[in-house]
Amino acid sequence: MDKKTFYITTPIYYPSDKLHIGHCYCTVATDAIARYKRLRGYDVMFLTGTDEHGQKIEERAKAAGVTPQQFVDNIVTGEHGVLDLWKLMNISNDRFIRTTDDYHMESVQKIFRKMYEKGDIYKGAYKGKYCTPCESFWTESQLVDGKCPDCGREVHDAEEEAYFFRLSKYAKPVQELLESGDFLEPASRVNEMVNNFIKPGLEDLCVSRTSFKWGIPVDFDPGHVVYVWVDALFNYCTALGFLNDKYHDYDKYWPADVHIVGKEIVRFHSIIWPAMLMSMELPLPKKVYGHGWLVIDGGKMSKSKGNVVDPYLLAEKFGVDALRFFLLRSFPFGSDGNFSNELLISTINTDLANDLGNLVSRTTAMAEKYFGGTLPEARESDLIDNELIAMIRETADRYAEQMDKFQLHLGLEEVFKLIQRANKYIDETAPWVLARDEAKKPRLATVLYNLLEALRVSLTMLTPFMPESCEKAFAQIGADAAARSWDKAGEYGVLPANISVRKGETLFPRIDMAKALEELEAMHKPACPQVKIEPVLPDVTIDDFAKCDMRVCKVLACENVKKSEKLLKFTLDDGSGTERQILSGIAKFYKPEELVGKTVVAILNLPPRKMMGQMSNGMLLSAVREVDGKEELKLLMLDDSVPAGSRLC
RNA sequence: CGCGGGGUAGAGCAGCUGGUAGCUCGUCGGGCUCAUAACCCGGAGGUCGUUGGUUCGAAUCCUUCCCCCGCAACCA
Repeated sequence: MDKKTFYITTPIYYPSDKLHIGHCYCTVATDAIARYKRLRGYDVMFLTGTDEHGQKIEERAKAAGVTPQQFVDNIVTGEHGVLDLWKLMNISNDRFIRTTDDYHMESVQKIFRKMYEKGDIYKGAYKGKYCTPCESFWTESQLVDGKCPDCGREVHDAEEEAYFFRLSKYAKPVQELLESGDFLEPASRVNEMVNNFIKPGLEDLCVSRTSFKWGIPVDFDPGHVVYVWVDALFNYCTALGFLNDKYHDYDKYWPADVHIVGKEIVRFHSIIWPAMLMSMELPLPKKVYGHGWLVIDGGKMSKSKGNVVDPYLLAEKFGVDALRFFLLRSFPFGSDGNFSNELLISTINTDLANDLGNLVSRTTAMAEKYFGGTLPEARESDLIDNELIAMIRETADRYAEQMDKFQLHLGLEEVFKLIQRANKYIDETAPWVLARDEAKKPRLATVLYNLLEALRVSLTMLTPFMPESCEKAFAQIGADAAARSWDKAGEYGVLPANISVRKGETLFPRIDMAKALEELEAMHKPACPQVKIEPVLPDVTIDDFAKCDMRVCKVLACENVKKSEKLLKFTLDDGSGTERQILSGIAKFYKPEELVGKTVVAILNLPPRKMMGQMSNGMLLSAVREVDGKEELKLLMLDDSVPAGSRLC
């Protein structure tokens, strides 16, 4: 009989930058589930990969002076790239797909054509705001102060010929899919999707572009490239050989058992993806699971905040298994988790060093000390053993119940209840007292044997999370391959009575919190911050410059603009006798109250401009630069002795 | 009124199909000495964001308001 199959995927990540701890979290979680399913005897297909097309990568490649292919190759296959990271993190994916792989591109072209021939993809016009110098389309909401978010220049209305997918046609079946059963988990996401996107009405989806070239060409209409959706989402099928000859596992593994995704792309996977599969008349995945995010101090981590966490650094410092364990033990998988170095270290110390590592250590040490490493076969039981033995028998079931629901942290909690119980058992039985009396040797052997059994089943359940450390620990307690199987995880009395143990290296050394934090701090502070200097602009004449009327102004009042993250509203004395109102997007850098009374500089003769419903008559001058990828800004302020109205020249 | 999530001991969280508040860390005290200054036991510490209501009884249900975060823009 064939084994039951289990097909699980991570998202394919966008390699416009190096991956960070968040990508790691998602992939490690998926890996633990895949390993768990293999342990349970499933024939597992675990897929991950990279989504390598699109405008952003085209731009980043251009900025770096390389071709897009060279750019993504470097991030994916280069040193400390995606593949390196997964190798380091001990990710057991069976396959890795890149959307630039030939077979994938071939399949996508066929899929696109098929949907077109069916009438679910049609040619239309994509309307938006166009920035000519940047050659970029933007939506109204993407504009910053009504201007191009990239370069800050004016944009104009424009249309671009594009193909659209009839997403609206599938609104109803998709809603039914979401509202019935457990297709999307956690369930709280269902309301979000239905209320936010389906009920307001699904718009047809733009699935091709002509404004950039870095994508899969639409084979029947040169000039168009396939835009993200068809390209990226169908990776889950093409990687199995759907409409290509590279692989031949589609019939075996599709539909997927679960797509693990981050909460930000739940929408794509729970609405667009099923709709496209319905269009292709293919079976739908059984489940989409949206996990939470790792956040820092309650806010999300991002490049612009400069608070991204580097997985290489942590894995190197604390060990891969410890990092994997921490990520999955500390945070409920469905909700956001507050990442901190303190929590990382205290989790490692408490669970891995004090509880698990120390239990292995003290158990093997006693077996060596009292019996030379090999237990005698004589036994003597006691009532006090019963509770521990019951837990040895029952924990696997409880663990499996949680793991099957992808409640990884709760699965781990069950294991640690057993480990803590075992530590307590040592106190209750006081083996060092038994050891003093030769007649108590059978009793002592029983105690140590029970501890080894508790360790054996614990390690079996921990193996999906910490494969290498468990391997080492199994070796220390003398468990052979047969004793490590899932079948034996719910049984007591599996290890041979005359088991031999060998105390080995310390599995999880205790970490000095203060010292480690200090070292991390030092590593995070680059020696010299990378300041990005913008190139000097083309020459202007003195007359051009003289046209700008820049004046010294006094801040009379300053307040936040409601509903705006960026804007501050200034009431200024510009020396003319009438007050002048100027809005400035610097709320992230200054508090309104700290600016009142300051002497600033503004250019007065710009055309008035409306922002967030308020008029702005001019612009405050600031010194702006990018430091370590993060925007820094200082408002230009003069000595308060300079009177309002003074002209700058 | 855009949508969603959250506000519970010093910190991080659970409880939320209603019945005198739990877990981990920290803290204080005790025990033990096999072990990675680890392990085990006990104590202190909360009017469960705010207002009003339903009920014999609410952290748990309904209501008012406040605060935080996310999404709406392909950053897991």
